[in-house]
Parts: sequence; structure tokens; C-alpha cells
Amino acid sequence: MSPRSAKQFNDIRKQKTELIMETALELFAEKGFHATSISQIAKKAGISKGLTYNYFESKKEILDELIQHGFNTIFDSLDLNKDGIVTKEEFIHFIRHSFSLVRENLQHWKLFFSLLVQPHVAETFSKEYKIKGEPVFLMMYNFIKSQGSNDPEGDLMAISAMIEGAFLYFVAAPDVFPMDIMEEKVINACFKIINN
Amino acid sequence: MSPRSAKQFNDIRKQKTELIMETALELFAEKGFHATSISQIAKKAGISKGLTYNYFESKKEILDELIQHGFNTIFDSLDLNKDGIVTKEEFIHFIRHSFSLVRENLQHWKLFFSLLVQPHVAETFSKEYKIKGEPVFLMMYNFIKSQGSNDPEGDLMAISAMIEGAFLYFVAAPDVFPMDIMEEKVINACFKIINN
Amino acid sequence: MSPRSAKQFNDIRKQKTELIMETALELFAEKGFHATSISQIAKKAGISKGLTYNYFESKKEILDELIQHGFNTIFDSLDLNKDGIVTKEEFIHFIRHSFSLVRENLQHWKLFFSLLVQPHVAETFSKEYKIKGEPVFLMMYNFIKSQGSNDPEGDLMAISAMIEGAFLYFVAAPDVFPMDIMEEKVINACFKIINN
Amino acid sequence: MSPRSAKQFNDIRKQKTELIMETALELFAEKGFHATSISQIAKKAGISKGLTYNYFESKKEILDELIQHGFNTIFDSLDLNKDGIVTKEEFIHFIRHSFSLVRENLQHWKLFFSLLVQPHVAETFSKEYKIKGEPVFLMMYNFIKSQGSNDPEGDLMAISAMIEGAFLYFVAAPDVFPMDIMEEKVINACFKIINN
DNA sequence: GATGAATGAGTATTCATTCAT
DNA sequence: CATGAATGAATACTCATTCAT
Repeated sequence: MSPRSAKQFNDIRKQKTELIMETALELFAEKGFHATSISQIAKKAGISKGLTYNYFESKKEILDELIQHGFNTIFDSLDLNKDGIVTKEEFIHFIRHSFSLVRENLQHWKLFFSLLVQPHVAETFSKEYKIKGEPVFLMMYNFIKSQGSNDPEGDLMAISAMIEGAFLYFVAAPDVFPMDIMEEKVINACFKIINN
Repeated sequence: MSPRSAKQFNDIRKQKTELIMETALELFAEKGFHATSISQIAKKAGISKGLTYNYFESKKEILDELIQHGFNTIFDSLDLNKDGIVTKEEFIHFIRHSFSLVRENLQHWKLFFSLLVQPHVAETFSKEYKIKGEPVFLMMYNFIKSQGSNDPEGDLMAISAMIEGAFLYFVAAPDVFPMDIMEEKVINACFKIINN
Repeated sequence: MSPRSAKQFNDIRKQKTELIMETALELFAEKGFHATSISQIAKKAGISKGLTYNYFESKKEILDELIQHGFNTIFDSLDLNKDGIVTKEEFIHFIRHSFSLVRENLQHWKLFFSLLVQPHVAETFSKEYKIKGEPVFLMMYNFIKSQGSNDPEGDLMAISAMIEGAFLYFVAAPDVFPMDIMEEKVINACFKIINN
Repeated sequence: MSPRSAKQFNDIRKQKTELIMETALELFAEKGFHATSISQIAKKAGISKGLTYNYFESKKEILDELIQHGFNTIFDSLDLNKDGIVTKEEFIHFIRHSFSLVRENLQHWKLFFSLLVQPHVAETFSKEYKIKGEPVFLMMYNFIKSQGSNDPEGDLMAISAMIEGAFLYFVAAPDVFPMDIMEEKVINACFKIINN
């Protein structure tokens, strides 16, 4: 009875939803949420303004979905080895993996950093960010302690700051430092900090 | 009927200009440039919309002046001891002073981080930021080298990232780590990184 | 694979057409023509937007059909006893029947009153309403005259206004007066007016 | 200091506010609230769309102000002679005055009837309308009783309906009956109803 | 210098309607 | 017959900017 099968409709929906989200992410990341208009998104995506509202209730909802989706892609892939013991190799792998995540999701990270700095845009973002970050801090803390640090709290702060800072350089000023070298140096520095 | 003296006019101009800039800084820092309207600035400053345009050509110009002014207050106070030798005490003082600058100019830093992440807002900002940063990197590089580091470039990267990251935590998530302790730990970590 | 018979198709058509009209009537009556969207009608009717256009050329056409249909249900059932003499009993029955019509077609009446007041929505409505009303006025006039009124024109005005007003209360403010009592009082008042 | 005096600004505001309200009333009355756009109002008023929002927060606020203003002009002028005894002359004067109010505020009444029929447009209107109407009903009831009616409640219903109906004809179909004659006949009918 | 009325282009959003399937 | 994706024009509303006073 129905003309296109349910699957066909689903495929179209999925494809268009992704198209809109990808396009919006590019623009939000580059210009910011408020400086990006629905017209621009639609134009860049090659669709009509109206269609956008066929898939999203509002511009804000696009952002929220992007945040949700970003959190998932970024944090779900982290193997925090909860409860277990983290070996040196695993810790290094975790750091390298995190750098890869930034490399491969640059726009998500750009968006995230901008939301972090201007929390009024998406009220829930900063909170969620901290919640998602906590297990990471915990894993790192346990590892640092297990390595015999005599100031695990202090080392955690220094290391967290260093990694966050490296990511920020990555995202905002990748030409200041060569990022592959930065990665090595950060890993080295972690152990210098811990083993003293 | 008596006309105001030139000095009186100048005083008024200066005072109003500062009022507008301060108010704009608060709003830009908190909500972002695009999400802040001239009406909001005028309302919060207790003046009329029109008056804003008596002192600034456009909303963009307010931002540009804020950037300029921010760069000046932040970087002018840095004593980089160019050409001379930086002692350990001077380096520590430099770091502490930098942390103080963030503490005391939180809104400027908020604005700066947001501009850093979304360069389309103020085209020249990122470039300028790098230019202003270069002497700082140079000073740090020289200091690290003078301390006998066997990888001064690498240590510079790690230390720069750590400081930048600490500032970001300061600005965006000051409740995650106690900032006075963070300051100590960063200083300690600097030397752990260098002396290895 | 067996094709549906012409009858089956016709049944479906009729059934769907009625479904759409009923749903539209509810919404038009409650919220008004302009405040009701095709989406809302389709959603409430449990069909797709597109299907609506399979049965009606436009939103306006749904309204026009509703008007037509309303006129028919309302006025066709009136036995005006044209040319013949209307007895007192027949007149009373006519009034009671009219009240019943309002009671049973409340939404139609709501829609009609709103169209009456805002004639721009359906250009032809007011005219048609007057045309359909004329034989009613004539019947009433003849009856009033036959009852020996010494000012039949004047009495017609008063009685017409009273009935119209009672219907309006019915439709717009049924809680102000108990409608079954109102019906009795209106009938009584008619004769008070005529017999003086 | 200020260019235009406070009074000048006030005058402009008052004048423009009135202009917008008058224009909006015309259009709301003729086409309905939802079918009237801000563009149409602005165009007809000879001002820009933006200016409308300098004076009113929203289209809805214009309507609300019109309702408020309408209630005031219509009901404030009614002398209900509360607590006192209403003479026959006073009652007649009240009816005549009410007819005049409709005559002179035709558009307000059009708007009001449309809001009465479609209460979703302005949630509070119907309620308010009933509240404002109550003292009128009370005054009429007392008068009817004082005239020796043996069914004051019933007579009130009939008379209220008649007046409301007459107003509706006035507003929606003034060419069906000559309104000055209608006025006389309604007054007459009132007494026919009461005195039986 | 100061005001706020006025504008017009822009923004998010809605909606009647079309059409491929 | 039926679906819902797609469009484009329209809608309510915002906002940087201008300007007469």
C-alpha cells in the first residue's frame, strides 16, 4: 500500500539526518553556534531550510544531538579498564588513543571547547563533560598512584592540565607545535612527572 | 550656559568608553560575541543604544578594542627579561605572575579562549595571539635550555601545554581542581620535566 | 492481487472524506480556520498529509465543503411548510427543532458563527447564510402576521434577534444560562412579543 | 542634554502606539487575529515591521491591549446604577446607550464576537467577558423584578438573548435589518416580555 | 554628548502544497 | 489509494545601525 517501504523511508531519514548533523557540526565548530544560521546549514547541505525542520525541531536540537553524539563517539571508545590494574603500556595506549580521538574528531572537539568556554549556549554541556571526565580522572589517579608517585593528586592535576592543553593546541593552534611530536613529549612528560 | 572644558569632555569620553568596554567584556565573556546584542550592552551599562555608536563605530569595533586592550594588559605586564638570563626565581615568578593575570582578568581570558577556538569571529586574533606568544615561548625555551634540559624543544611543548591547560581549567572549570594548588603543582611539574 | 471492486474504492473514498471533514470541523470550530494546519488535521485523523490532497484540492476546499455540508444538514431538515399555513404548534415545533439542530451540530454552528463574524475567510458564506435564512424569515413573518400581530416586521426583528442570540449563548457561553430553560423562555417570549 | 524632551518622546510613543492599535484592530476585526500578519499591520500603518516591536512585545500583546482597551471603553461607560433603583427611563437609556456603544465601536465588537466564538485565541477573554457581564445581568434582573415580572429569571434570559442577538446582527449582518428600527423594536419587546 | 524612534535585512520557524514512489 | 520527503513562500520576531532632535 505504501509507496516507499518503511526501510526506504528510514534510510532517507537516516541519511538526511546525518547530512544535516555533519554540516551543522562543521559550521558550529568553525563559526560558533550563534553565528551559524539554519539558512547556512541548509545551503551548505544542499537542501531547503524547511527540510531541516522535518528532521529537527529547532536549531538547538541539532546542537543537542551533536553534543550527545559527540559524547558517545568520544567517550564510548575509551577503555578505562575500570576496577582492573592499568599497566604502563595500557596507560600509554590510552593517551595515544585520546590523541587519535582528537585528531579524528577535530570538529567535535572544537565545538566542545567552545561550549566549555561559553556554558550559556548549552546549559547541560559543562556538567555532562565533568561527569564523563570523572572516570577518566579516576583511572589516571589510580595509575599514577600504582606507579609509586608520592603526590598522586598533584601529579594528576599537572598531567590533566598538560593533556587538556595539548588538545587545545591541537584544536586551536595546530601550527604552533607539530602534533605528533607533542604527543610523544606529553607521554614522556607524564612519566617524568610521576616518577619524581 | 558655560561650556564644558575640553578636559571635562575628555573625562566623560574616557569614562563612558571604559564603561561600555567593561560591560561588553562581561557579556561577551559570559554569552559570547554573537549572542550579545548592543541593546543588552546599553541596557546593562545604563546608557542609550545610540550613545554606543558615539564611541564605537560598530559592535565589532568594541570587540577589537577589547582584544587590543586585553593583549596590552596581559602581555605588557610580563617581564620577559629579553636578552638577559632568566634565573630559576624569575621563571617561577613569571609563572606565578601569569596565573595571577588569569585570576585577575578572568573575563578577558574567557573571551580570548573563545576567540581562540572560533577564529572566524575575529580574524586577526589567533595570529596576534601567536605573535604575542612567541617571545614567551622564546624566553621559556632559553630558560629550559639554561637549566640543562637535554630536550628543550620537547620540554617546551609539554610545559606550554600544561600551562595552557591549567589556564583553561581555570577559566572553564575552576571547580574541578583547586586553582591555588594547581599553580604549585604546575610549577613543580615544570622542573620535573626539565630536570630529566 | 485481486483488485478492489469499484464499490470498495468508493466506500474507502467516502469514509476517508468523511473522516477528514469531521476532523477538520472539530479543529476549525475549536481553533479557527487559519489557526488550524493541514498537519494537525492529518495527525488527528491518523492519516498522512499527502492523503488529504488526494481528497481535497486545498485547505480552503475542505472549509467550503464543510460550509456546504453544514448548510445542508441544518437547513434541509427545516420544514418551513412553504405556501401553507403554519399553526402555533408547528411554529413551536420549528423553534424546538432549531434548538435541537444547534445542540446536535454544535461545531458546525461554532464554525458558522465565526465565519459570520469574519466574512473574509469564506467570501461566499455570509451571502449564502442570508439566502438560506430568507425563507425562514418569511415563514416566521407569515406566522407572526397570521397570529394577529399589529407590527409583524418589528416582532420579526425582535424574535429573530432573540433566537440568534440564544444560539450564540449556546455556542459561545453555554454555562451562562441553562440551555433547556432558555429554550422554553424563548418560546414563551416569542408569543409575548407577538400577542401585544 | 537630551535631544527631544521627555514629553516629546511620550507624545511620539502615545501616537504610534495608538496608530498601531487602531490599525491592528481594523485588521483583526475584519480578517481575524490569525489571518492578520504583522507585515500587514505595519504596511497599513505606514511603518516598518521592526517599529511594531518597539512598542509591543508580540502580536499577542497587541491583541491583549486591544481587549483591555475594548473592555474599558465599552464597560466603563455603562452606568449600571448599582445599589440604586433603576427607573424605566434609565433602563431604556441603558439599552439605547448600549446600542450606541456597538454603533460607535463596531470593530471592537466584531473582534469581541470572534474571540467569544473561538476562545483559544485569547484564553482570558471569555472569562473576563462573563465577569464584566455579570453586573449588567444583575442590574437587568433587578429592573425586571422591580417591574413586577412573574418570571424574572426567564425574562432575563429572553431579553439578554435578544440584545446579544441584535448586536450580532449589527456586527455581522447589518443589512438584514435596519438597525435603528431594530433598536426600537428590541426596547418594545423588552417590555412586552416583562409585562406578561 | 545623549536619546530613543525608526529602519531593513536577517533569523528561526511554520505551513500549504507537490511529487516520487 | 497512500506515504512522507521536499520545497518555497510566508510568519513572528531580532538586531545592528542611522538619524533627527
